[in-house]
Amino acid sequence: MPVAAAPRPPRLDADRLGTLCHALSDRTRLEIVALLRDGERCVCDLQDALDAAQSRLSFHLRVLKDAGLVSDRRDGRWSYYALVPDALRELHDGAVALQPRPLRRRLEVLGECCG
Amino acid sequence: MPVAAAPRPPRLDADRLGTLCHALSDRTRLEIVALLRDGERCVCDLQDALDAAQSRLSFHLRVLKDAGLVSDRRDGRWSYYALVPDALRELHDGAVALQPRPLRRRLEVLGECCG
DNA sequence: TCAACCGATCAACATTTCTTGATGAGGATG
DNA sequence: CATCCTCATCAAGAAATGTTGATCGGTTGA
Repeated sequence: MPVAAAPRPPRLDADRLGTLCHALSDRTRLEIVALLRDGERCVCDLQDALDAAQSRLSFHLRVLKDAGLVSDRRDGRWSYYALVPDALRELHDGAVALQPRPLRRRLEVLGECCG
Repeated sequence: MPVAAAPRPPRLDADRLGTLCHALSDRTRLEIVALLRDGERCVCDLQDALDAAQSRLSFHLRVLKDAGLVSDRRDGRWSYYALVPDALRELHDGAVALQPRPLRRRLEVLGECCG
């Protein structure tokens, strides 16, 4: 069985990065992600924090979820949303891949040792 | 006069990152950026590479330019577009800032020494 | 000067995206 | 059971976005 660490993902997946960027292209969704950096939150918490109507939040959470950026978990009558670390890693890798050639090398080397 | 290196940009500018992500949320624009990683290109080169109508390309180049991601330079009848490294740096910083807390620390430390 | 070329811009249209308010499902609580 | 709470989903409308084809300005070369 393979034992070595999985290799880094391929250079640039435009479709995937496009999906991620689209999900993050909205102010409200970006704020949701920012809030979730500290850990999972239920919808009503987000509602308070963002002062947003419930159906509006639900809409944006769905976009984030469809993009794979967040996951949800039901507990009783609450839904808890949390970031999906792998997706944010993909975003970071994408950002590195988009750098102009000379810059890219430096960031890649960094990522390999401790990303 | 200040001599020390400029400090890193603030934690997270949602508006700015939203603008960048929006500009990169389209497949065509992502491909344009990918092509420009190797250096500047005139519109007709991009047109050939992407097999896209001229006005369509012009539209997307404008979005990228408005977002500050590319710059243009006229030379005779050609317009050359190029990436704006600072903007891509902003994108990278934004991607770091969006990471969940535990991951973020690691990437930040990396970026400080050699970004 | 004339014709060819490069590229920006415009109008029109189709599509997508976002917001709002209403409805309903499912779990808690009395 | 009756009620309240949390949340997803839906329909409708408004707004933003992307595509196409046409036009036009500026540049080059015959």
